[in-house]
Amino acid sequence: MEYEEYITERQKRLARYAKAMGHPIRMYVLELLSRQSCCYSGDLTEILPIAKSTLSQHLKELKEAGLIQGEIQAPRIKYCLNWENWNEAKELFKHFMSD
Amino acid sequence: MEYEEYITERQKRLARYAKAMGHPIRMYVLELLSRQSCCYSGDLTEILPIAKSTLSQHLKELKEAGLIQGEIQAPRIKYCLNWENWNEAKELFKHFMSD
DNA sequence: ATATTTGTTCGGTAAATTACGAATAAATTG
DNA sequence: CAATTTATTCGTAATTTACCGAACAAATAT
Repeated sequence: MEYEEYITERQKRLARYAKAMGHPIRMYVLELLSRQSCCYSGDLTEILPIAKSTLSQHLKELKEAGLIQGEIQAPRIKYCLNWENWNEAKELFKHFMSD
Repeated sequence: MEYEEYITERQKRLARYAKAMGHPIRMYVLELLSRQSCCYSGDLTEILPIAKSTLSQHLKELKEAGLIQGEIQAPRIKYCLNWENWNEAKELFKHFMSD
């Protein structure tokens, strides 16, 4: 799965971010965080009709893609956007879709 | 997999488009098409180090997501962006990421 | 010290994705 | 009509994703 010479780093990063956004639940979470700056996963399990373990997996995906981050505020975890990467993603998408 | 009441139609559409963009090969194709308006899959198989059947599958995904369309120009097929949906996607992403 | 709260990780299953080569389809060229 | 060109579809295998409930970990509250 190495297209090193054909596909740019930009394209790979865009694909990575897009993949992370490619699920309704994850879009929901991202949109929430972009509006209200942070939330606890408990807030989400109360709203969304999925098992908490499933939500945890989705949050993990978003974390691994770099789009969100969790700050421990025991016994809970406060989730926020990772602004650095979020802004990079914004920039990449903006540029990509502005042609 | 029905989150009807929690997740907006916008979010679902965004997720659908994002999912289609979530692979380096597909990003490459989209970027190419957004630059040069159209191409033949033969052009792509010459460049990209993947089997033509694999490419065909990726093109099918993009088609099913509504992002591209193919016009038969026998014996080849000319691929272009589906501008209507492409513009919708642009609009959705722009709005989503502008918060 | 024990119970409670909050979330992650584990184990498992079903479905989707990615990839390839071979077979097929459809039109054109010789 | 046969051979060639072009791209899709089929058959198959490996990997990843999505989902759940149960078990676990970590801190707080009783």
